[in-house]
Amino acid sequence: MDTVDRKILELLQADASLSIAEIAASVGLSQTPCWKRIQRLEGQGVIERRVALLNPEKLGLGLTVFVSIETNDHSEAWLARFAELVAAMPEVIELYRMAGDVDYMLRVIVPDMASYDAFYKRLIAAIPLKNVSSRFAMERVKSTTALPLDAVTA
Amino acid sequence: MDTVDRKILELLQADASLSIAEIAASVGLSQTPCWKRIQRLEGQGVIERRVALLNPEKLGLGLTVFVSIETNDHSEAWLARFAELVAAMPEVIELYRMAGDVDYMLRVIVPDMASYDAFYKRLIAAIPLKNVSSRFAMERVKSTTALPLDAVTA
DNA sequence: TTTGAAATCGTGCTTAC
DNA sequence: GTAAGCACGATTTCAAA
Repeated sequence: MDTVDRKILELLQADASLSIAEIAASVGLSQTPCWKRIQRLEGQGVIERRVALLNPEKLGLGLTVFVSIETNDHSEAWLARFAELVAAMPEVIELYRMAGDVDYMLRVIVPDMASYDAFYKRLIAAIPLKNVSSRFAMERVKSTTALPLDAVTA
Repeated sequence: MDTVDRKILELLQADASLSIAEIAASVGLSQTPCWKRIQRLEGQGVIERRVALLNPEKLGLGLTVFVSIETNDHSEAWLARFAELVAAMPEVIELYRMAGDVDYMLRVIVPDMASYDAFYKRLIAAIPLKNVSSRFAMERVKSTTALPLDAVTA
């Protein structure tokens, strides 16, 4: 993992539809070694997948909610069940287990408040939760999937 | 935007490296009309871009932090400056303006606690903030970029 | 051992039906 | 909407540094 690798990753994070020729030219390599590096990065799992990003507003998915959850049950089994439950809920874009006073944090995307209410009811009916608190987003100011490779030394 | 469009988007959200032939077969269309639909969805901006998703752990980016911010200044000018500032900070993956007691919410990715501390100091030095509260993630349980198209009627 | 040039082969994209 | 053809880009092979 050197500077050239990082440059390649930087480019692919921004636009995965770039051709090998374009990437090779940008990083100052010819096609074959550039292609081999990309293959290696995919093989190593550094590049996990290539996906299409959709515009939520254009699809009528206007509401983003950050949900903080506290639980009484901190067992492995409870988490396993919670994880499985959430995996089956497509509205939940992200779920993190947290340090500190809040146990879990979810990011949820739904069309509107009515849909969120329905989601919320489904969630609290599905599994016992001690406390659930919702914060609603008014505006998406910045949003990216690009990781900060500047900070990376690996 | 019909069932076939949604099916196409569903597939591309999961894997943007799929060939037109594969997508066409999955949705029960031949290649040309399938290709035309994808072109239209891109032209409309429903498909915003195609990107590579990287594995943060393999890059040594192990720490995700949710940062809640309160400000005293609720002017347009303040937000414009804050937005510009944050746009230039690659550690900030997401920034939302919120309803309720918290004004802004950030998701930040850094290698470790020392890097977060450095980021935090840079942030509070750059712009006046009334209150900043950080919640640290211990484990990423679920994480996707796929929007819930089931909920969409548009 | 690693790089670059060229041939192959599978796609995307275009045209005609 | 289907089917056929052209053109381009991704792989592979092979020669050279």
